[in-house]
Amino acid sequence: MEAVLSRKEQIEKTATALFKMKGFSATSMRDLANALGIEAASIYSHIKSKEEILQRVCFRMAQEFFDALDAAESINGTATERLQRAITAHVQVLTKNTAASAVFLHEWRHLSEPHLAEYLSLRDKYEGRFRSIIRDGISSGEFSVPDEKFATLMIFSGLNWIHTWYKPEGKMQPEEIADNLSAMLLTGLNNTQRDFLITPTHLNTTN
Amino acid sequence: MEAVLSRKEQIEKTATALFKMKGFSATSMRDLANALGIEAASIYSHIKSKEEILQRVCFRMAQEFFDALDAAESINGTATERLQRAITAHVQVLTKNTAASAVFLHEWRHLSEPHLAEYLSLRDKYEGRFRSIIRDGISSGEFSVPDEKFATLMIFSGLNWIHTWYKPEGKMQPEEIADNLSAMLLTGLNNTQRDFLITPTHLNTTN
DNA sequence: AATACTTGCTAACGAACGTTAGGTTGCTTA
DNA sequence: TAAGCAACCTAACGTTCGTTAGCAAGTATT
Repeated sequence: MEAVLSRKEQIEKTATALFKMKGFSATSMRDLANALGIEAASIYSHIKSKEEILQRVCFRMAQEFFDALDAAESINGTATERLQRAITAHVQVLTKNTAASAVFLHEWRHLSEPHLAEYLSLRDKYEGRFRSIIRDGISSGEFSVPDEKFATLMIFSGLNWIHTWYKPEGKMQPEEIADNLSAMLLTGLNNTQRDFLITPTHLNTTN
Repeated sequence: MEAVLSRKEQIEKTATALFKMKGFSATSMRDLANALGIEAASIYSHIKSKEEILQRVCFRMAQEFFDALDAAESINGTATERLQRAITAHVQVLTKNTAASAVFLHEWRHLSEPHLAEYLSLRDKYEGRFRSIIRDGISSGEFSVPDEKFATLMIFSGLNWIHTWYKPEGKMQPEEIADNLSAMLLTGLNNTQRDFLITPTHLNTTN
């Protein structure tokens, strides 16, 4: 079950951890080399440049988020159900790759063109899919929000803050996080009436 | 009305904008000097080090957030009302200093000890004040959340995501943002019953 | 008129940066 | 057994980094 990592993958994994901890710019190739127990120059046997690592992490994570969203949206249902599944999918990806997610969310600005533009375009598309669900929910009368754009931003704020506090060894598991998040986004602090929410069991698309 | 900035303040303001745009580490003193139209060495007639700028920005913003929260909490009321006022106060500070807020929220990790520890301690205290309000709301029956800590994190996620999209020239004004944020946090996407919320007019503590 | 303060300059420091060139070792494959 | 390849090395490249030293001009204060 334990995946055997190629040297290149080991480098990426270690770099990702450092990028998360210190930031891309503040992480030197010598820092990375030191963490790997080799010399800085040796890294270039495996990668073309420092930025290539960042690119690979960012676009791999983008792919993962899209794949998870695709799977979540392949199941029809009410806007509420679809939003819950989308949230769960996002949280799953995020919590399964905490370091890579942090890099994806915070270090993308150090991408150079044309990768930066491509990244931003992907972000827009992804956000748009969520916005679509919100729009459907408003149309159907399930949701009632003062501003559709604002609602989407709120959802992403909640989703993308998770990595700042989530610890795999903590008591809160990904599924629980997703459920709480859905509950809070859909009903807020006040509402005790959450019976209309689908239960975690129904959310499982696979076993 | 237009405040006259000392040279030191001009440097800080310019540095803050650059730190937000490129990040602390990726901003060089020569970048900063160039933006100011002077030589890098000249900056040191006004400041002791690059990090001193970051320290001043971070701790000045911390002070502003605390002052605003103090004012908001000086008025008694239900937990709902107090939370709304605290949110409004936070949004006001955030939107009035977008660049400094971004630096405060994202670049603090480049502080060296002992400033880093002090910063984190202040953050904890600030978060604790919000958590207190949530706790009161749960006790009084106003709020019903699965997890108090989680609810606080949700609030801060919403609050601290604003700077990534807020534009002063945009159509959404700080007060409107605060109202929408309170509404979404308190009632979520679903609830149309928001009559229990105090209206913006009641939120004004000064004129 | 003398003093002090503000603001800026040129020149340069040692350190760290990302990266390249060229070579060596040891394992795997034909 | 030879060839190929993955992995890593030392040495060094040109550049940029934050910062210091020493000095000069302008402005405000005494």
